[in-house]
Amino acid sequence: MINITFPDGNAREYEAGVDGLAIALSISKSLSKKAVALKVDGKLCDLSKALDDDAAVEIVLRDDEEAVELIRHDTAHIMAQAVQELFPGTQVTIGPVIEHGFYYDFDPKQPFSTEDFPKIEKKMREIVKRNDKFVREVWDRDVAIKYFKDHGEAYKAELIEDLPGDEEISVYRQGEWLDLCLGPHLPSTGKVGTAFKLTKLAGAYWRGDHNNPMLQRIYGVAFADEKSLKAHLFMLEEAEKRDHRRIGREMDLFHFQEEAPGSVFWHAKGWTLFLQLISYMRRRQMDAGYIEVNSPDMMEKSLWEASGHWEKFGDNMFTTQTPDDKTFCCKPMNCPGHVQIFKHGLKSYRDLPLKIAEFGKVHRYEPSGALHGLMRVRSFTQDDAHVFCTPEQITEECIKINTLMMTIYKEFGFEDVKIKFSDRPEVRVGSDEIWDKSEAALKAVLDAAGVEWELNSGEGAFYGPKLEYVLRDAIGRDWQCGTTQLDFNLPGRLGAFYIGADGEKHEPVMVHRAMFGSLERFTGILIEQHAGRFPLWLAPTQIVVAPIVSDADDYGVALQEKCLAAGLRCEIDLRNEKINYKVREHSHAKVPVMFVVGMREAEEGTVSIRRLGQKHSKVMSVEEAIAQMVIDTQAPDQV
RNA sequence: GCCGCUGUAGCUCAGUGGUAGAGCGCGUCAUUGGUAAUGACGAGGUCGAGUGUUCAAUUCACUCCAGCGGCACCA
Repeated sequence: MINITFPDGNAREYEAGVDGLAIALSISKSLSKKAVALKVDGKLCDLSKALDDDAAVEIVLRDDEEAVELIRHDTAHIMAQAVQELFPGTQVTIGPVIEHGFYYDFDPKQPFSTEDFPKIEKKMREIVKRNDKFVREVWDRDVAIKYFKDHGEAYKAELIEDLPGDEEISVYRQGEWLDLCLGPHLPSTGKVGTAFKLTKLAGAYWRGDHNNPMLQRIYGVAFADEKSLKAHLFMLEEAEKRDHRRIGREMDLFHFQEEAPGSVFWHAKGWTLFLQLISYMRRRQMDAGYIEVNSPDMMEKSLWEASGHWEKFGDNMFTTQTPDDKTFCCKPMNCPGHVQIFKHGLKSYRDLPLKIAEFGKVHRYEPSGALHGLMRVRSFTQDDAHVFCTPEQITEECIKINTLMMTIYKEFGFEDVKIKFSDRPEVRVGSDEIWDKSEAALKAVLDAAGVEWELNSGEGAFYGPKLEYVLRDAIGRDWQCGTTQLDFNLPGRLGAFYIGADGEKHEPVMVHRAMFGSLERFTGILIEQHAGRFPLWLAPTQIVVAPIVSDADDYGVALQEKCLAAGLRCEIDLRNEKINYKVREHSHAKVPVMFVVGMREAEEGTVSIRRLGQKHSKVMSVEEAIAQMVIDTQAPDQV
């Protein structure tokens, strides 16, 4: 007999080997009907799992949160079966659960297209209707390999071959079809339901390696019920409305065109926003003791060879041939330039730490498939800086950077910041000894700052380990922005040194850091974060003056001039349109404040203030209104 | 770069083997209207680029370019 404990604290004795269904049935018949899985000592298992030892058991019902994962996993299997029934000869590979759904990678004889989706979905519904039981079987390793090889499933056979020798090989059968799988699953395909939808068709390399063949991946979403599926699809539509590419067009912020793929044409409104970010960061950096410089956009290839960039990234650099046959590279980074500035004139240890900042525009030939609006471009502006310091100063300087970074994100409303620590990559410069030292130094920073972090193994820069700051936006998406990178290599490679207290030459350590990261990307993130409804200090147009009748035009123009004189970004709408129309249009344009003026205001020297999203307006004297706006448009660091 | 899809007016999109259409926007005129659409008229397109098939290509085929969704990449 074994002792089973339930979540409510009660315990019962059962025969060893009892399965979940029997346990559920022993409690009540209705429970056994609703039960779809078990949680044994906190681990999800099939309802049919036989228990041989004492355990804490929880019966999982179909409506429980844990069941959704099973539904998604099952749906992946059902899709794979549907695909193989419809397209014989298609090989299956892997099909995991992901957020909101699942995907499955196939190697088809003929490529699928999204036009096949309705057919596949129909077949999936058929399979659900068949209500085949999911049956777990444990197979001998060699039998399994032979089976999959005999059935033309080379990928599956490869997967089994690569499993550790002592691992149990389990297979799940559903009707005529089966798949290598760890499980667990619901009791039968009928329990899965039909709240699923195939969403995307994509290419994906076998085992994520671009040297391997490319498979076809079908993504789908699945939920416990139709209502949740609909809610999810609605959420996607809402997210699409915040897409920075769409808002950029609607608000006339920027555009892209064929002749400059991956490079932004900033329009006046977008550039206004961009410049606000730079001014803000400039103030913050100056306060933190940085000096600002400007280094050449193009430098000779030899410099990039010396820095090591050419060897690692030469294929991704824009180069240009001069008439006298020299090769210049558009800078993909600012660091070599800053080292040249550091080297100019002898530096003493008393000059350190020296913090050199630049809003440098860098160019990188990113692969065409990587380009994505403002988020991934081929030329972008970094709020880049390099802190040249002694080894002893590293920890303190990095802690200061971390503090500054967090302050800035907070001021932009990002409270949820993740830090990733990336250690040495396979391809790198510098000795292991130096890497040991620099990784330890960065970890010390994390410890000293007392922040949480996660390891990003092997993802460091080729010259040093790094910290990456990942922001989570208003709709839960993650974006990598800031980065701090320790560099014990570049100063030496480029011959930078300082004179120490001992009168000898020493190599400085370099800390690379960017906080916005790419200004272009950060702008994109802000657009999506605010859905274009920027806080007043960032809004490209802060006020639109809208006269109601043309007799109030002169008053409106005078008002606009007063606003401009007060440093407010103010436009006036003198078109021959009704006030309803003007309000509607500027609301759509997401202008935060409208100053509505008619004859009443003109006579009384007042203005009717209408804030975006508010139904009611407020009447104030012109002086009062402008004074209030001047306060309201201050940047967070100026308040 | 790789896989799939897309490219028609400023924007959103319809359409056809016989050189194109809507709504919004834009312009003109009338209207002077008090907080999310006043009306009438009008202008606007080498149908992404090139090659081929055809009497005829925006439509069919191929190549290229760009974009979209992923994968890979991201100093």
